[in-house]
Amino acid sequence: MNRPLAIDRLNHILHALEEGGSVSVGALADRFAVSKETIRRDLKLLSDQGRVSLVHGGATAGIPAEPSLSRREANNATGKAAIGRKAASLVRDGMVVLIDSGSTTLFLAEALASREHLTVITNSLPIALTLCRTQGVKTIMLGGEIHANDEAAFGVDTLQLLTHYHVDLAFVGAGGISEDGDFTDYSRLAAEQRHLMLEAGRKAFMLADHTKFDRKTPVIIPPSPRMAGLIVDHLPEGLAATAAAQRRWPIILA
Amino acid sequence: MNRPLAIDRLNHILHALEEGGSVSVGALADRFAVSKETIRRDLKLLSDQGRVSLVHGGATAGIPAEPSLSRREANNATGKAAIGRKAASLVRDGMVVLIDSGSTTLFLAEALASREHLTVITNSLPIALTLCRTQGVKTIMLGGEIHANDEAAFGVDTLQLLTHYHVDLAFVGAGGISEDGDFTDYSRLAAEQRHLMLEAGRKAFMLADHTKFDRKTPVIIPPSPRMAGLIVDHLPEGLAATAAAQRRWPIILA
DNA sequence: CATATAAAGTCACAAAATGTCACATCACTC
DNA sequence: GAGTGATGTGACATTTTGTGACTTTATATG
Repeated sequence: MNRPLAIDRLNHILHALEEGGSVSVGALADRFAVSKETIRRDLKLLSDQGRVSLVHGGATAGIPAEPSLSRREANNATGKAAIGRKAASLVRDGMVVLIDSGSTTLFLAEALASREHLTVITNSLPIALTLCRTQGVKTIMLGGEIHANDEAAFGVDTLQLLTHYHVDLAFVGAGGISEDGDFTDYSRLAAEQRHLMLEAGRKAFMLADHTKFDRKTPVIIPPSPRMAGLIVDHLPEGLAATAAAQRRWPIILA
Repeated sequence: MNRPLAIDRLNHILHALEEGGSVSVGALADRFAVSKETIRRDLKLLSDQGRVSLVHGGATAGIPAEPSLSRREANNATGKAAIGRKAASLVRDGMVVLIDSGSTTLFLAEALASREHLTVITNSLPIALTLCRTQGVKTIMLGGEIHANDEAAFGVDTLQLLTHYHVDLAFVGAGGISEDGDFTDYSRLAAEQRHLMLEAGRKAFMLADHTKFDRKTPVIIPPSPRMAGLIVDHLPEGLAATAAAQRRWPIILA
């Protein structure tokens, strides 16, 4: 009998926590066909390393019941805020900008909230709500089916609306950056939508904090010649670094 | 049996309170498929930590009895809440409903937050955000230019998106009801959009609390044969009453 | 204003799920 | 074959949840 390696369990647990925010002992035991006691030992191990927090029935990422808007936002909030401020510094009065959904881009939106004479197009509900409460910022919401996880619109309607707009700057997120330097996403639809967002901008910037480096998500976002830079909080290392260096766009450190 | 993690409930409650302003015991119990007693224990726990304030029937964020921003700004919150509940009672599981922007309709959305198997189409950012956080409710946002006052989309894009959808029930607000019993609005665009909303429903209901009676706003919303009722908190008097009585649709008292 | 009534809250106890610990088992190494 | 480390098993403790009786609160009604 080939027993799955323990290291795979631990990796899966950490990955699942980044995505979902919490894992349960029972679900993991089923998933790996091991006893709950084994899963508890795994979680205990990760807990001793300070990488997860144990709760009754499972574990959560970070501090349990942190009063943050979303887990992803709580993850590396400092780095994401820095990226947001850096991206905002590229925006000048009178510009029309497109802002993708995501926790990093929400920081960008907040950094833009003090501006005047700006037009912002977004598919994110929180970003639209934040900016429409700002005087001087004209906000356009891209409609469509709302994905609960992202609190943002994705779908046929969104894609179609996107074709109606052309903007000065587009700021787009990604699910991950592969070893080859490709940007990747969780679904075909999201990847296509982000590609269209890149295409909609005279210049397009990708936003990615270091937790995205070397993370593999299944679908590649098709590259775009509009791409004008990748804004990060740390310089990527290893394969991603060399791959990125071969591309035409610069890496901008926030 | 694998129990869903309790910590996720607590997080969800805190999360919902940050934007929603309040949660109800019954709705939470339904959503997580646990007993009300369990939800009460959750709220008690959070209350002991000073993170929520208990009120009869649920909990609110921070200071007790302080309604959410949009609701606090709403005049006649009691009447509008009653209208919202009444409208919600017309909605059955599995239906597709269209909800207009507005303070009254926001109460309707909150009343629907405990439902399952529902599809909601709306042009309002707060309504979309509230409902997309509800499991079992599929939310579709009508995009377009955001009007800051309404925190909702209006415009060419919104009108065009509206033509793509057909719903079981449409719930529409109005700026006022004229002496002649016509529904009126503040702008030509809004009036046209609300007319299209009425047309999009197999049945359409107008929602209006008594502060709208005999209020004149400049543009008439073209009437629609889909119109199936006017939901109010008080029966209108005077001219509006007689005018309304001549129409085909009933007046529904919340 | 008092009363009726439905909804919500409280409490105590039982049931179910989870956690802990000691020990058995298995595969693998030396 | 003894040692080592990871895993499974079962008894028992602990935590969480459900249930029902009862009390309290909100709301409508006369």
